[in-house]
Amino acid sequence: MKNKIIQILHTELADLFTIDNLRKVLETPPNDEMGDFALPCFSLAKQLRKSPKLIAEDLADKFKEIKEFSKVEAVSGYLNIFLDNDWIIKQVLEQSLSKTYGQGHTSTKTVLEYCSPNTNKPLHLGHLRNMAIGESTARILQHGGHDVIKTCIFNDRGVHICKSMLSYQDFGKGQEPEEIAMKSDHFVGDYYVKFAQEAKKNANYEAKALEMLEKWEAGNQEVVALWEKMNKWAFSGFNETFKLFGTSFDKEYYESKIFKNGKEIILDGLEKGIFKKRQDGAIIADLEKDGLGEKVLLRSNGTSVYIVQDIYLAYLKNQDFSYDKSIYVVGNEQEYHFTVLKRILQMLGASYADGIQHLSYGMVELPEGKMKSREGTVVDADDLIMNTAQLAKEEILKRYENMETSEVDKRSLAISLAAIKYQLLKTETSKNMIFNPKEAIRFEGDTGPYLLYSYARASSILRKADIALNTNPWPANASEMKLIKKISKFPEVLNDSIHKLIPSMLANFAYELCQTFNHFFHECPVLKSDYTAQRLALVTSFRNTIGIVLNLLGIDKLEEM
RNA sequence: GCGCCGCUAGCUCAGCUGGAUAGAGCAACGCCCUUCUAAGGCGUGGGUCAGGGGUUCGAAUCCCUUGCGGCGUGCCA
Repeated sequence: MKNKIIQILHTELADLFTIDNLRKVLETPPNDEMGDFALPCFSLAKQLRKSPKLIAEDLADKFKEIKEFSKVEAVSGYLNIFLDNDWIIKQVLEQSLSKTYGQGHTSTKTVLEYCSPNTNKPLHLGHLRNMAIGESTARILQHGGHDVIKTCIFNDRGVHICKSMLSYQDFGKGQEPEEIAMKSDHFVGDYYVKFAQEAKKNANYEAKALEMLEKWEAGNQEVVALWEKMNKWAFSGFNETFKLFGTSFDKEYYESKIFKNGKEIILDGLEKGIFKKRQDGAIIADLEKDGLGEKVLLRSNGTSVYIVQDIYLAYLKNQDFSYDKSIYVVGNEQEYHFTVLKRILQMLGASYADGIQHLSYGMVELPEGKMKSREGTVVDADDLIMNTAQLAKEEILKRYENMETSEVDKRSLAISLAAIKYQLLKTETSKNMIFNPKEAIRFEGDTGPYLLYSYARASSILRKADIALNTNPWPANASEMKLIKKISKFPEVLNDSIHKLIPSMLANFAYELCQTFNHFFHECPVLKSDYTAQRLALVTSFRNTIGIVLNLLGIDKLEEM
């Protein structure tokens, strides 16, 4: 809708503004009494040698006769535009009743990497934020028209993996997770914790883990068999959590399969003079002029450091998918790493380097500070989901004493996930956030369940309606118009969210949309009204829009709650 | 040391490329269920937008500076 307004304005103002300029300056006034859109005229004052006040007044005259505008006002340097209600209603209902509302078109192919866990411990709260952002970003880009390939790199080898293996070997007594009915990745994780405890007492324990890594790299049968066994436990546990959480990957990469690759790329770069061999024999990328220092790529003993694997993986992904964009959902602590990665690929002249983008998100911290696995302050992903579901269950039983168990379970899980996902998504994506597990997850106010509840309320009305909806404009009141206008903002918000790659913007919009709906719900009876058919259209439009938004956030809807 | 990021109500956060009186939720207090779901709605109180300079017609937003906090700066991953 904003686009149409811009077009109308541009036909009269072509000598003052380009379309892009108008898009930039045209804003929404702080409240409805000031109009639907406002054009600040201050920037024109110098150019036209007139006061902003006079300019606004002149412009107001120009747009008097536009049929889409019901009123145009000059107020202290602003040109305030009031749209014709009937026109807005028609515009919005025309678009927002469709499943494709807000959908964009582009031929961009985008590879998205997220989650990427180590296989020595189960997924925790940090992974949950990563997955919430990753899954949601994938869906948002898809709705924007991107062809999205979701990928995950499993860090399934290395000293840290050997640590849990070593302590299992020493203390596990051959026990299997099934024997004690434990989720298998948790079982593995417990031995990782056990390792840390042991390493405190035993100074040689770290060295023993390194020894084991050497054996693994040499292909020692016993060690490899242990590695396979424990990784299988880790993966089987991860898969349960992925399923529970509602995420999946189109392509999985494994560090163990690629960690040796990439050396050729570096050596080739050395030959071409892109990289340098230092006095001590290490091969480095000189990034001094970018203010990034010297980055070692191959150690003096010829082995590669971690970033080489990422260089190779970027190359491999391009081989596999020949992408336009490659987005990495990784915490902000790795900003340096991804800046360096992109820069090095650019130095190598890789065609795919410019498409690389780090979606840097903020860390999840506890009120006491950072989560530390060694101190047992890590909030486990499965535990959090199930504990929150338990709380939701209690809330449900307060309301419906005799509900069938299967239905209670279904709803409580949906509510739990909505609560968790929304909480992790709503804070500005790049910002660190504090998560207080003791306060648990709330179900009231600015929360996921509030969104579900709003959707369910709309569904409930529509279930009870026995007449067809009518999309013809009607004399809509203030709360109806507010809702219609809020619905009309969805495409703009989605666009912003895509271009800035910030899913939190959409989460915040979801809340505002529901707030507006709940206000309408309270003010305007639908089924007992002179405009039932029209209000049904509005409720349908809301339900469809919030339905799309919830889906983009990765949140499953409930028809009843 | 150097670099990046953050600081908005008691708490958790919006406020997006500078715009009109700075907004929510939670917590506190008060009101609204014989009317479509009260996991809801309405209201009251609560602010030196960390401090100080500057740019501008206009600054929570941009620049400088101080303070506090976080992260990074490995031949770790």
